[in-house]
Amino acid sequence: MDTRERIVNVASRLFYKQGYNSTGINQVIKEAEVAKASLYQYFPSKEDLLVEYLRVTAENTEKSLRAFIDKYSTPEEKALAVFDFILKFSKQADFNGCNFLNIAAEVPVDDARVRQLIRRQKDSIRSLFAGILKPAGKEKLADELYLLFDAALVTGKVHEGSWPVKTAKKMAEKLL
Amino acid sequence: MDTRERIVNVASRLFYKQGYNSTGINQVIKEAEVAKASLYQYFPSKEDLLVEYLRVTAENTEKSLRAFIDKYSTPEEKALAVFDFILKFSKQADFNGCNFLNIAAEVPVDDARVRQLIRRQKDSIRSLFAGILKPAGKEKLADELYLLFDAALVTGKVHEGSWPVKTAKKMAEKLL
Amino acid sequence: MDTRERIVNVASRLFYKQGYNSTGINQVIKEAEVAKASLYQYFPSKEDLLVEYLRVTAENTEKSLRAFIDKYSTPEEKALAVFDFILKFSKQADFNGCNFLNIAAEVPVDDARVRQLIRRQKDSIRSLFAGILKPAGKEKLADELYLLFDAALVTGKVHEGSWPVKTAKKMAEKLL
Amino acid sequence: MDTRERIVNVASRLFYKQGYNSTGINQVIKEAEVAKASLYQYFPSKEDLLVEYLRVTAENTEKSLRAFIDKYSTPEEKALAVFDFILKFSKQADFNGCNFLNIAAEVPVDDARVRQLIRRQKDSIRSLFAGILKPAGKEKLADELYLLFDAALVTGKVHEGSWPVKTAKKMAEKLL
DNA sequence: CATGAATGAGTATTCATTCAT
DNA sequence: AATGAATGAATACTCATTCAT
Repeated sequence: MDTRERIVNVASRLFYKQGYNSTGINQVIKEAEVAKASLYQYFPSKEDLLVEYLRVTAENTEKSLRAFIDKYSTPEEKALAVFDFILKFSKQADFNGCNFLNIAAEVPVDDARVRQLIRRQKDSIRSLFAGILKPAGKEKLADELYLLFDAALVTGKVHEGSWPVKTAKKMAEKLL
Repeated sequence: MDTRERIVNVASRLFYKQGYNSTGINQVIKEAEVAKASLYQYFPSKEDLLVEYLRVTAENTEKSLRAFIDKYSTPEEKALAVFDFILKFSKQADFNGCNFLNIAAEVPVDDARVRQLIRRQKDSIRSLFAGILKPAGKEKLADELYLLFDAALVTGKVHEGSWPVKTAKKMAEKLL
Repeated sequence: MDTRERIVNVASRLFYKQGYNSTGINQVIKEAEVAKASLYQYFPSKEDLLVEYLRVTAENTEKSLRAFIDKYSTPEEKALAVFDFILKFSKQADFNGCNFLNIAAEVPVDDARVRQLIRRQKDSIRSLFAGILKPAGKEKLADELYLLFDAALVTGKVHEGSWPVKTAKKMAEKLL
Repeated sequence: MDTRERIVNVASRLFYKQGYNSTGINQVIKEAEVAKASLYQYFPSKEDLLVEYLRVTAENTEKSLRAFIDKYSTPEEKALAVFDFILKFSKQADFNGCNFLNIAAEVPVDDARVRQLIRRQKDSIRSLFAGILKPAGKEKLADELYLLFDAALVTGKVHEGSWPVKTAKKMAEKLL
């Protein structure tokens, strides 16, 4: 694996696990086994590295999620599969809520670049639901399901066990 | 207003507005017009100040929220009023999402003291809903409404306008 | 001697001896035996320390110079004494030219604050000459003597021995 | 223009404009559109590049200066023409004082190689004046005119307008 | 009970230089 | 002869915390 990739992987893991502000450049370079100046060759500032983390994570999330729901056939099944996806995700040992909402809590309100990336990822989830539900003529439910999506991630982080995600799924079933 | 109170007020405002990690002790003592050693007399560490912020905010939130819903009579009206409360809150210029979920994104996963306080506040909201809905025999909806509560705060922070909060309220109406 | 004074003294010595850019904050705090944060408490940035160096040096230079020439009585003697002052200064082991012109060569052209301080010190020398020569009705020579002043310092730095300063004094004698 | 030449040209411009220490190798290679290793092939260290800058600049300055004064016939006219040369130079938008004295303010006192180059250039100016004045039997004035030369450059840098250069010329006229 | 000077470990970032290709 | 990725040491600066008064 090449240098740049190693940096992004390590930073992604640490930003998610510990938060952006609590992760120092020194820890990133140490765990990525990379010289400090090498990191700065690829990412002129820590924020640039954050932006890449958000970009890559959004991309990967969308890809995995689409792959996951593609296994289902009806719109309703697909929509519910999204919550199974979250359930699986939330059961992982390193689950720590939503990558994007966590960052949103850390960056200043006036950081336009980062906040736009976050909003964009969220909008892609709304679009995903809308795309799924269109064939069934239930597009209007997209925003509601998206709210449950955020709730599952965020509330699932705070409480022990999987009940928030499961409850969100149950609510989604009612809606559909 | 006395010293300790001034510290807590200023810290609360800054922790919510800028985040915990982005708020330095120096800024707190400067804006509170307090000597550094005075702050450390009341709060031996920055985390102790954070804990007090969470405690006071939980208390004040619960108080205001209860006062707000007390103006309504039926359980259903009271439950929906919670979302009007969020709507009002979210329209304030300095709205920045949920005080507690924001902190949850900033502190290490293994910070038991802080995470417990956050969970406790969230549980108090679940109980509030449960208490409201009990007379109507709809206690089972408490967790669902609480999920919508979190969603309204968190999703309302990321997007422009009030549609997330309004959508959450609409979903609550359906449930009831 | 108190902390702040120690910082300024050490910084002054090093800025003059090694130059501003070649002197690191770390060297200053080490030689001043002061903690890094202490330095930054007194001087929020390295440039602020530079500004203080220029201020203090201008003040001290003016004071010593005035004290030195006060020992002479006629305007002509006083004016020439300025060059004896430089001669004495230039013979010191650590002589490294003009404190102010050295800095002028190091700071960006657009650093208004620093450049103004430098110009101001130079103007105070012009005024000094003007004040000395006024009683003799030779004020018009002030700028010419000031040019020789700068030349003595700057050319005296580049060459071995004291001939530049002595030549400057000889030229001053001719003018008077 | 070949690689080496491009490097020297860019470095010369930047060293003069921004100073030696404030000019990074990266800026040089970027503006010269040259690979980093190429620069280090021609100049094993940054100081080597500095040395070449001083060498080339000394050469070019002497050439232009001689060409400029050759247009005049008498020793006195030639000597004064030197100050017209400075006047022209000082009126250029990018005038920033004396190339050599600026560097002298930036390099450590014990950098023998660089300081010798600087002194050598200054001596070449003294020789130039001596050569000019010899036919008129005024060689003894060479050092005095050279002092005015340095003063014109250095004082002309600090103050607004051209008065220092003009005053230096006027003083030269008196001497001759 | 209050003060503010002092601290040491930490931050993000930049430097001139080297090396494998 | 030319490349550009990689390096380690240094840079200016900030942090939460302590201590003598």
